Amino acid sequence: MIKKYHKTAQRAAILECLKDNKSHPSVIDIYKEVSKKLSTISMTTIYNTLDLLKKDGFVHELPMNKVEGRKFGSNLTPHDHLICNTCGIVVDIEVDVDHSLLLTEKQQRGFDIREICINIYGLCPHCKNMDTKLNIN
Amino acid sequence: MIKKYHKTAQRAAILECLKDNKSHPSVIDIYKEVSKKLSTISMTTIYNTLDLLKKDGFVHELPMNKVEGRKFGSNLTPHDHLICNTCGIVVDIEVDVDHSLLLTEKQQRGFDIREICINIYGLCPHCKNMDTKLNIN
DNA sequence: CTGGGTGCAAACCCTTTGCAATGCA
DNA sequence: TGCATTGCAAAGGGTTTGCACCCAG
Repeated sequence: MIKKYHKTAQRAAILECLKDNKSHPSVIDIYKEVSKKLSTISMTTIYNTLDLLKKDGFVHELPMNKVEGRKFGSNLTPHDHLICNTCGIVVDIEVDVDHSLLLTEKQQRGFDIREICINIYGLCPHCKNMDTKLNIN
Repeated sequence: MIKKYHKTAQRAAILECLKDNKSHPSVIDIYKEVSKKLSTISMTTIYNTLDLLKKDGFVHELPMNKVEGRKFGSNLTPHDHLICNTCGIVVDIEVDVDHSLLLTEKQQRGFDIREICINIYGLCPHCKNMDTKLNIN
């Protein structure tokens, strides 16, 4: 699994853009920023590079969009979610923590808090089983 | 702000589909299910109705997709996120809770847990301020 | 009747894929 | 030179919008 990586201007610029950045730029944000230096860079390269950097652990992707599409439920009582990384199934759970105790006022950074969501990602029993089978082959 | 709501077959079917459903169907899931009874229903109606039901508190939309687009960061240490509902800005936070204590083994429902994310939604200081100004007018 | 509701089509946004040209090593 | 990388163009998936027709009240 040895791979050759080329040091290109594009990769350096993207990595630098992320290093400096205390916020969490979107792909477009990065594109706009990097375009200032490399005016011909493409979105494709941004995506390719980010996936590569992520795979090698140099950057972190926010996990909030892992589930595709809008999802709805009729459970109106407060609850949290267990989400399968593979099939996307969502299961309601109740966590042993008072959500209101999670953040001190100082930690709120001036935000007006509206909703606290605990999302737990993993493999559901079904997908975990599929995974195991695949690894045997 | 009084509104007239019509009781239509489409709305009844969508609401019933969600009531029965213990899982969290996506828009497509609902479309497929409701289509069995109302074969000519459109995606537009599904979206319209879900937005209406949500606005009036009859259904709950999973908040995990509130932020549009993939976002990346260079902070590789474990942390959680404070997210503005209005402008989408994401701020790293450290929460006073040991994530590993959130779920008992029984609560894991057979899932192989990989990542626990606490997302706290609200209004950032800037957007909160804009909101206040708008309400004054 | 009348305004709310429906559904087709088209537009949109973000992301991925195919592929030929480019450039690093 | 060889192969990774780039970037254009096109396709794809999910969602929203415009608008003419329809129907519940």
